[in-house]
Amino acid sequence: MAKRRKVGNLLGLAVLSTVVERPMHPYEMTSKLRERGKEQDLDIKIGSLYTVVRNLEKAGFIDVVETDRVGARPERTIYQVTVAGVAEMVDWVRELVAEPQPERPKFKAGLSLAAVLGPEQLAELLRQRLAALEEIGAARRRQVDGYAGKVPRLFLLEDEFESAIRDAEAAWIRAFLEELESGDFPDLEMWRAMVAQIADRYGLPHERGGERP
Amino acid sequence: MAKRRKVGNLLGLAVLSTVVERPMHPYEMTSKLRERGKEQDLDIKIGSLYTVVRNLEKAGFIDVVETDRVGARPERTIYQVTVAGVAEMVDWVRELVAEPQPERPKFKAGLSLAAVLGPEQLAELLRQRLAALEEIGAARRRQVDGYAGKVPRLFLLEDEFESAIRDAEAAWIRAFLEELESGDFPDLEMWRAMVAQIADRYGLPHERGGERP
DNA sequence: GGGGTCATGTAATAGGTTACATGATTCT
DNA sequence: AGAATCATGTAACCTATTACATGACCCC
Repeated sequence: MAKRRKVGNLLGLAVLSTVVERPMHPYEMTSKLRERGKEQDLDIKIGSLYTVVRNLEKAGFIDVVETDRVGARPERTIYQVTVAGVAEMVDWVRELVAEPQPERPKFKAGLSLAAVLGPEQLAELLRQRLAALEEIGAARRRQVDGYAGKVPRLFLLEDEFESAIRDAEAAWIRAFLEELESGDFPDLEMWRAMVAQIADRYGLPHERGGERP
Repeated sequence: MAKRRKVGNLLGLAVLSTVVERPMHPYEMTSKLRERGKEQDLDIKIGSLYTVVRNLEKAGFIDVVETDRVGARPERTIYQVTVAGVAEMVDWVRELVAEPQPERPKFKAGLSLAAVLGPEQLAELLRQRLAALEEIGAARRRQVDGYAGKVPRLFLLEDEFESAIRDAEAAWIRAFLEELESGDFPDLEMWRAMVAQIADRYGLPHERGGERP
């Protein structure tokens, strides 16, 4: 079970990971995270950053080294990570890696209610999803190729993993589509009857394909 | 892009899916959802249900048919789905199925910061995760075997999908572990040096394996 | 001179979960 | 007799995001 942490927001972990390199001010943390594409992995809302930083300080995971000011710009507060902060970071990452968490992807929710769509409509939507997945995959590959050689693989593990999962999802959809399209899927009649009943009761059109309203 | 809905909580969708069968009162919705294992797919907090039901009513997706009372028990309000409610439900499911959403599994976050753990420690934690995944998979299989034959496959799609993804995750981890253990993974020296530097700077023990504190 | 980006922070809001409050009925 | 489950609902709370507010500096 994931333990309750003094600072629960994953953005807090991201902050710790930047400041462990060397002390820096909040804005620089954002830039570092953005530059490394972490704003996509975790998702960074700049507005939240200052709140999270304050929370980390309150929890004793970071503290103020100094404040400096360049010209008449706003004063910048430089934070460094504390020993407790490093320990928290390591412990947190260990937990994230070692303990599978029950994830609830939206797609799973969709599938669990897919029965309300007829088989033909579902098939059409799955084809759309497949196309979208392939596009996302291609875009990601282009991006990764961009920093191939420059960034060590060590820092691209999440991408490798995500691609593997995306491929598995696509493969599952393809296999399922084949079943649907060939008519091998069981209980198709029962399924169609169910959908038709709902459609009748609420005066909806009986859809054959996946036409959008 | 996922559209903003009047009732955004997925529990709202679950409620619509029960009430589309026939009118019922909130407590019965919970039982139905639980009985079908939907409390795990989506995750139901009974406390939230009454709020969500009220929101659905305010949005015009369900309305009150009647209230009845058995003995001196609390009065039960029976809700039915409206035509707008059915339309909303179908539209929502369509979206969930057709549009891939950027998901942020915890494991991905862990991987994206895994560099702060050394290769040996990471390997050990991944072995732990693998074991946990296998156990979860086995438990799920036992459960699904339980209602094999009784429940049509149509209502087990989420499980099939989830299993496929879990297997893919396990496969990826195994492949990565092999690389780590055989020493084929690139930049191992750089990696170890990085970790050692942090350990030195903050007076942490240099870990070789994945020993827990 | 104007747009971008550097740089910080607060207050309001939204969203959902938890805790609390209540009590009847049914099963063991 | 006591536990479990039926059955509802409200209020407090927590947490995170958004909107707002401010202004300097730099490049074209």
